[in-house]
Amino acid sequence: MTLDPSKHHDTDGPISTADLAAQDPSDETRIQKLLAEAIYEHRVKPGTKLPEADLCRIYGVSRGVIRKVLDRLATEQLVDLISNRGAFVARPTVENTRDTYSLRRILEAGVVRTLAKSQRRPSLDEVRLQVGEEREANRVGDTGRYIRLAGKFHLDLASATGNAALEQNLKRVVSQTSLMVALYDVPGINTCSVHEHLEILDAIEVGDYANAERLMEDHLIGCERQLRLDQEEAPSLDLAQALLPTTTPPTTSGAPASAPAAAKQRNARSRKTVKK
Amino acid sequence: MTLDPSKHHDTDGPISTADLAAQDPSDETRIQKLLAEAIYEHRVKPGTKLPEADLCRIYGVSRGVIRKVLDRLATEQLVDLISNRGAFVARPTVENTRDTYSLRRILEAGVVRTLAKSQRRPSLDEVRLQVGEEREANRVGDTGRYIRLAGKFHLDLASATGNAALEQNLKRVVSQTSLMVALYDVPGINTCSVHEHLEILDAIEVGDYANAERLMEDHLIGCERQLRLDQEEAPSLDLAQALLPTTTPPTTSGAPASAPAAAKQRNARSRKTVKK
DNA sequence: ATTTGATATATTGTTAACAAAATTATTGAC
DNA sequence: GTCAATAATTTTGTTAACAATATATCAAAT
Repeated sequence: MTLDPSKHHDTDGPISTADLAAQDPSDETRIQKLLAEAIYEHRVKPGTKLPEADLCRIYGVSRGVIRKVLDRLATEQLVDLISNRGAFVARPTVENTRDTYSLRRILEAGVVRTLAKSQRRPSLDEVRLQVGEEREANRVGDTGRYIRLAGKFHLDLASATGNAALEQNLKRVVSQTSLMVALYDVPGINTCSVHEHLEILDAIEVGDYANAERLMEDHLIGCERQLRLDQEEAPSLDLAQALLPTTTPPTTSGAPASAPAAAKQRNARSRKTVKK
Repeated sequence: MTLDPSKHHDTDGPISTADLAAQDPSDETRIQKLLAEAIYEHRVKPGTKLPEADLCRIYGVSRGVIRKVLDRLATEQLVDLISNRGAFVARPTVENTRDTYSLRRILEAGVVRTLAKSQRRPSLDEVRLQVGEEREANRVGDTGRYIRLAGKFHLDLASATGNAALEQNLKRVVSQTSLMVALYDVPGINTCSVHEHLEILDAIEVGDYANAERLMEDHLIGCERQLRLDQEEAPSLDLAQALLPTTTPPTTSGAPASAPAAAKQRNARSRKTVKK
């Protein structure tokens, strides 16, 4: 249940933060990873309820660890945690999606610039091979594999910088954008064109980092453009928002909740119960 | 205990992620904030143990919420969580510190560039006033207030971009670097020179973003330079590491992939006792 | 048929007790 | 006195029961 005591550490005294990062084949970490992957690889749709009991059965662990995992995924914004109602696969707003893509561009531009500054040129042969697999997965239609590889390309570049903090942060953001793709993409279009990955790789290996940075930004802008973020936030803007005096403009700032018309009436019903 | 039921939500159906951000005057969130502040404002030294029972008494809540808070702060890397030993104020490694500063430069350069792109120029008068307070706090020697204001300057700029995701990420990184200052700074020197904040502000308000970006980077490099990251890792590098044959170089580089588990402590000390 | 109120069920949130591990204290030997 | 072994205490980790809330079911009325 807890940590694996099989490997000695043999150190003592104050422990540095880095020691902690490497560890943890713990249940919680393992399940967190599994569930996170299921979410950003589009195996569960945004909005899907994730009942504790089900997860307990599926992963064969107690409610305690499921609970902790859900809490962590909520801070990663892969899960929406609603009081007394439970956990749901997150449904990021359009605004949040735009912001996150913008953040991602900043981080990935930073990756390229960091690579430019670093002395030793990292070997990117492995990465190049993986881009091949990526194309294949995309062609065959293996969505999960494709998403994983497409994401891995960006993370491998981050890894090549040798900056673990940068890599970790980008990983979170890539997970988030992967989820956003599930929410907002147009079924027909292929995301993250593989060819652009190759161009970026070429520019880096040639040492033309300025161009690589530009290509990377364009690539990410292209990815974002493939989503339909212009249409209205959600099919269902709820009544209260429409009927109440607008304290704040009801537009973007509020980031109104979206909702498939289905579960709509709940509130009106249960809350309204007043007299006998 | 849970969420504050005083505010109606009045929305319905699947709830978007953004809805969650606004809420939560919950115990957990409140205490997480308090404890995080205590850490990055240097009111508790890195390495300090944080026993659950004490925190329960201090904040007047049950172990459950303290436990959740500690887990969250651990993912923020403000706390080191060691199996069966408890929670400690984190002691980031030198390598992690360098990486985090590098990440911070990337993010803050991104902030300036985002401001450059944005149409409406944000009013930074408030920020300018706060820089005054900042100088005052620094002069008087109110460390907590100074750290808070110095951090706030950077976060206010991020806030001015209107990109919440960017702001949130930078906030985490600023907290981390604040903790790192507590670990590695030289007592005498003033961190984060106030004057440089003013220069950055000037450049932005004049619209000279290229210069602002350069000033920002220099400023952050300067902050990092004030730390003593060249000296050995820690006053307390434990004996085992020093005496045992070095499988991996014992210096900073060891950080990656390193120690499998924190839980290992056990072995060296208590288990040394061998046969009867 | 749809809506409303009332009841029953199921799910989440919290607490408290217990188990496991580490820390501290004590004792005894040299 | 120092060191080591053992016992006692404290602290953390986990489970299980209970309380609070939301969801689903069903009957009655319009």
